[in-house]
Amino acid sequence: MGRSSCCAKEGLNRGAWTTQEDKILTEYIKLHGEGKWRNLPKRAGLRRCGKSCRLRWLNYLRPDIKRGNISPDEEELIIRLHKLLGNRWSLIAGRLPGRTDNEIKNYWNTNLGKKVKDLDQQNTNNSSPTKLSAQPKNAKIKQKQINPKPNSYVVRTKATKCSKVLFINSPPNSPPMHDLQSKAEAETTTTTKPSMPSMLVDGVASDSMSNNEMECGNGFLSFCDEEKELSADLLEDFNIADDICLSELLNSDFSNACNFDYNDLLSPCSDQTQMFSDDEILKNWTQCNFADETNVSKSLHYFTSFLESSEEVLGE
DNA sequence: AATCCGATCAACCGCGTGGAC
DNA sequence: AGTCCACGCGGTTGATCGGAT
Repeated sequence: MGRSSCCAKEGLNRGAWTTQEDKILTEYIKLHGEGKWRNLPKRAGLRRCGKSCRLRWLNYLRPDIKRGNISPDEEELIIRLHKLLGNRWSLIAGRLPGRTDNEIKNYWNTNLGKKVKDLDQQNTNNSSPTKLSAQPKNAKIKQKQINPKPNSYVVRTKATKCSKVLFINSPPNSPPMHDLQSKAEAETTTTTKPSMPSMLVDGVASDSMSNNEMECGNGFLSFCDEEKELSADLLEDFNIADDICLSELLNSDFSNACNFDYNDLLSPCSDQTQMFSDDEILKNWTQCNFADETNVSKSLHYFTSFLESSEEVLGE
């Protein structure tokens, strides 16, 4: 069986979109919403492939798109996330408000990739890394800013499709987390994420704390309702158990990092964290299991340590 | 002024995944 | 279980622009 083409290519417009086409697409989506991309062009009266319409909307026409002017903060965040996630542009984009995967991918390929490569080169040649926020010789940060929306919300693209997520609220005297996980694994008809680590289950609702808090080191991570919702959302971001360790933290909006006090997390074992290299920390992060809260706490330390240690490199 | 060339980024393309039938 | 469909992802392409010669 051959894969059918997404649409008949004859008679379709290709290449750059005209303002008229943009207007038609925007109006149509305003009226009918996103989705059903294959049929959209016909119904909207566009001579475009459905894929093309989707891409045009997601990467250009959406009202919450922020364009150009990638800030040094965003740049550093992209570098960090890329270090953790690799070329998973949609995941990275999901952590940057108003940025698209395409934009970040392009920005990486034209600016950051070279910059990071140069930095690595310098690090191997001598031990005096340059400041990452310095602009590369050829970097031409375009000043155009179409539709700047400083308060735009995080665009959360999905890495995988997942229509059903089991979200367990632990009852009083709930069994150990690994039991819950086993149960979840058994109930594959109700969840598409059977390997969901128990930290997420316990992190949302635990006896010893309010539903909006998760123990972490000597403090608590607070979750507002929206963040709890995002915790569910993050399950869609990663489909392997290892990734979920990261996703819990990555799901927080790093652009608003001021809302997240890393010092609270680091204080209990700040000495210990200096014992790990970036690779070790990341390895621990990706290999840890979350059978109990101790590991949850540890994992947070690993991750924050990783960020901190990266910060040291970046800041020098 | 004309041409070349590298940088940028919107758009395209192929493929993987999950759901429906 | 197999097939088809819709969607989303990441890699690549190509049009355009601007600086250098």
